[in-house]
Amino acid sequence: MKISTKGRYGLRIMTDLAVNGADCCVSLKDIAEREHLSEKYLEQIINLLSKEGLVKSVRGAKGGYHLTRPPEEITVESILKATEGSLAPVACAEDNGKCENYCDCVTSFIWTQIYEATLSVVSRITLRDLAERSIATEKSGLECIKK
Amino acid sequence: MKISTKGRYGLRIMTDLAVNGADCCVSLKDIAEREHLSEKYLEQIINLLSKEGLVKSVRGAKGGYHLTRPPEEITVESILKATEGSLAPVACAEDNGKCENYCDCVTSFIWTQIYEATLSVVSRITLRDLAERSIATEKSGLECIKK
DNA sequence: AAGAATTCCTACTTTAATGGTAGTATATCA
DNA sequence: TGATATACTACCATTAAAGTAGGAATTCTT
Repeated sequence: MKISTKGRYGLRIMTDLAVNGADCCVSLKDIAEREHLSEKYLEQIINLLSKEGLVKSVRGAKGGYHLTRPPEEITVESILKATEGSLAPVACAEDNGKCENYCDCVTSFIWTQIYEATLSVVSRITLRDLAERSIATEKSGLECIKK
Repeated sequence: MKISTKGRYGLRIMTDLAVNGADCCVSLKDIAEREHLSEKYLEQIINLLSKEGLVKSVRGAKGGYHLTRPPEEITVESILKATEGSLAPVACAEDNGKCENYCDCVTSFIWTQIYEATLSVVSRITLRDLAERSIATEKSGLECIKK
């Protein structure tokens, strides 16, 4: 039941784009430096975001990435779905307990409820919320060791 | 964000004990046969449940395992915690956003909310609910391919 | 036209977790 | 004493996670 680095870094990439992407393009190099993450690894992750249409890439010098929509229209759900895959705790939870390959009939209602509870959290939070927090944290000068 | 077989099988073991453990001991062999799972693998899992005090073992012939408390006093939360470990989506979510090694400050509130939402689901459901469903499903003769 | 910056694409690597299997020792009942 | 169980330890195969590496293609700048 853990969120992987793809999901976590994905949120950081998107937040970075929301905060620093005012004038079009932000390069992965810049993001990697600011976030202290490997540029090459971020490349993989931003590809996932790109495939889902959450970011757009611009090739060549002065190129980079930018959001395709305003931050308030991008939910944490869509970012995590793009990077983590489904947030369902078991595969069949998405089909509301229906299952083809297997079925823990007795437990399916648990997974459905967890899934829905999770969705209700991440569908309410948008990238704008994260961007605002990011700016506020920066201003406060709060130290935060990132990994 | 997936529940592993340990958590899923753990629930099935416990449900089996709740349904079939009226007269003291149920052997792993019986559970493995009924649930179509490997006895040896279940051994590992039931050890986790045993360590947490959810089941008690009786060695030797006619031995086996039994619940230590009535099913209505055993939550799904305690079973999943014993078998899966923490249900927090990231390590720091348990400490309410406090972190020692790392901290995605901007996102910690997301993880906390997911964690709490998940807990509120699994803390409300007890083994009794599962046992009742199991008995009902059996009576209805519903076919369910288990894996 | 050249060179620098940048994404795009493919492949590889390392490490840890998952999902088991196997064998033997130990305890208990009949 | 023998059959039946759990207890304990070790091993193994497969997959996923996390990251690295190198070069091709594209575009801006000079």
